[in-house]
Amino acid sequence: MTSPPQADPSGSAAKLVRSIPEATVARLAVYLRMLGELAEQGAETVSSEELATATGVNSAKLRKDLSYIGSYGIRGVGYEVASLHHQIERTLGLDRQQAVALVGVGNLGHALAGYSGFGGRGFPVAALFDVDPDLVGIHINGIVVEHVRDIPRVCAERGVTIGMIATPGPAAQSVCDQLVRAGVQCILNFAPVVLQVPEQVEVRKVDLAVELQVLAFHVARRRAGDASDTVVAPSVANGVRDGVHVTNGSAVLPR
Amino acid sequence: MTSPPQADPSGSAAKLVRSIPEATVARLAVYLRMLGELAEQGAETVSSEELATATGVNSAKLRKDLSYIGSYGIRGVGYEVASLHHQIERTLGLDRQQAVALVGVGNLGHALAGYSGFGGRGFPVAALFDVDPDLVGIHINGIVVEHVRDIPRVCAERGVTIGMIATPGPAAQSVCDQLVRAGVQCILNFAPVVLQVPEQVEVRKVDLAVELQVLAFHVARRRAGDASDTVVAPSVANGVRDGVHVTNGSAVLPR
DNA sequence: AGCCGCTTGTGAACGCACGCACAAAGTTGC
DNA sequence: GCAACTTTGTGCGTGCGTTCACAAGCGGCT
Repeated sequence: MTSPPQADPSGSAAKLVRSIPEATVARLAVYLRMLGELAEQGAETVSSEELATATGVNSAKLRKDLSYIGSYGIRGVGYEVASLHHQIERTLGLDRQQAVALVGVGNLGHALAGYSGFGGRGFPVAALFDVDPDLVGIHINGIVVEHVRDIPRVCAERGVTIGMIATPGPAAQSVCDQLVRAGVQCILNFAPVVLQVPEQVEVRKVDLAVELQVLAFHVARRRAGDASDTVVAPSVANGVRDGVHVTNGSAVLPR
Repeated sequence: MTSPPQADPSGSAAKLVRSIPEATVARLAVYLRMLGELAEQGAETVSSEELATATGVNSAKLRKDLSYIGSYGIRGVGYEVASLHHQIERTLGLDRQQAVALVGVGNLGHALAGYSGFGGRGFPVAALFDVDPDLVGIHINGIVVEHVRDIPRVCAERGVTIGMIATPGPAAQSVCDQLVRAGVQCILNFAPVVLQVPEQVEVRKVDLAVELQVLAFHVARRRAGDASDTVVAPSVANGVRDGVHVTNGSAVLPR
């Protein structure tokens, strides 16, 4: 906000990180990916307009988002792709690798373990856990599945900072407690339960069933208001752009 | 938008559905699940306070959410579990099954196809598609994988209303176009791209890499502001409740 | 060097959503 | 039947997030 003008010192992105809205952080990640693609295509600079269109946001919003991390644009020109990429990376803390532990190697967990989108983006899956004796011991993508009871030891050994929970609902809370005890700071929860964690631990929830149910609602609404003008409140997340309707996702959830 | 008041024509949940905030819709799905569990446990009624605590929201917010779908509570008592469950189900359009088509049976897609959370909640996966000749023809959970080129025909035959895209990024847009042509009304997109769709089609995006990057940001912030007072803006989605810190998920995305 | 056009960065207004707090309404006990 | 208690439903204030619109700044052209 009222950040005093300053050249970046050295190490961490400390001062700059003050007070970035959560919604902005999420979008920064999207910009980052697009910047990576642009860099591959050999682009030197992008204007806010171009980057905004490519990522599906309003250009003013994009500029405001970027303003939270500093003034790295050149007026009359745009943003230097490589430089901006680097700045966002630094802000999001992606300049160092974050080891991820995944608990629950069932259906979804197995897929997540093999998902290349993680390791390729600075989140190597460093540990896998399950309780099923048939699963403990097998290898997935070169990583052996350990028993849940070893979470504290293994996580400590491998410097895990982020946990992902892909267990059935009933097991999630106890697994979560284990992860917290192991010093994990952030948890991505795929289980359909509300996790109780100490204040300093961040939980983020992805609920696939909820996503579908929200879509089902829209189908129903459409059917109901078929020939009528009954319309749901547009809400912040919707919008029409270039004749293109893109309701953004929001895995959303309570609280 | 400015929909004139109107009595519901036939059976559908038309007038109740007028103008429910998107955020509320997502939470209704969460309430619904908890109500299901409560019903299994034999509960007859719940108070807003109980249901709110169980789902991790503020009780006032919960009551306001429920007020959007009507007044089904009993003052001094609470809500009748079965009745409320039914009302929410109706509002979300879950009283009829929605056939889902899944395109992309790779890592993630395969898991989604086998995910019991869908079929069990009124979203039977009715069709699977891929372009890989090695995958076309195989069976997953009793469903044969068809070629992407047959999307229009198969979707029409099986009455698919919702599409899920779990392909690599580059393939997503063309697959999306196919689904739209097949009459799919809503799309859940797991591919890391912004889809362009006609206005009447709803897109919801789930981006796992973004989720992790948001978490990484929180780890970095924590490390940076270790002994300082550097704090991120709490944002609407965070909160402390009973000494429990639960930042909600938000698969979020642009727009 | 000076002007022109383009793009950034941001002040200000708007709108949604959240949460408080209370009135309305129903229930239980006497 | 009345009083006290419980719980819903909601009007209102507040804060965050989005959007508009414009001044400030930079590069290129003459």
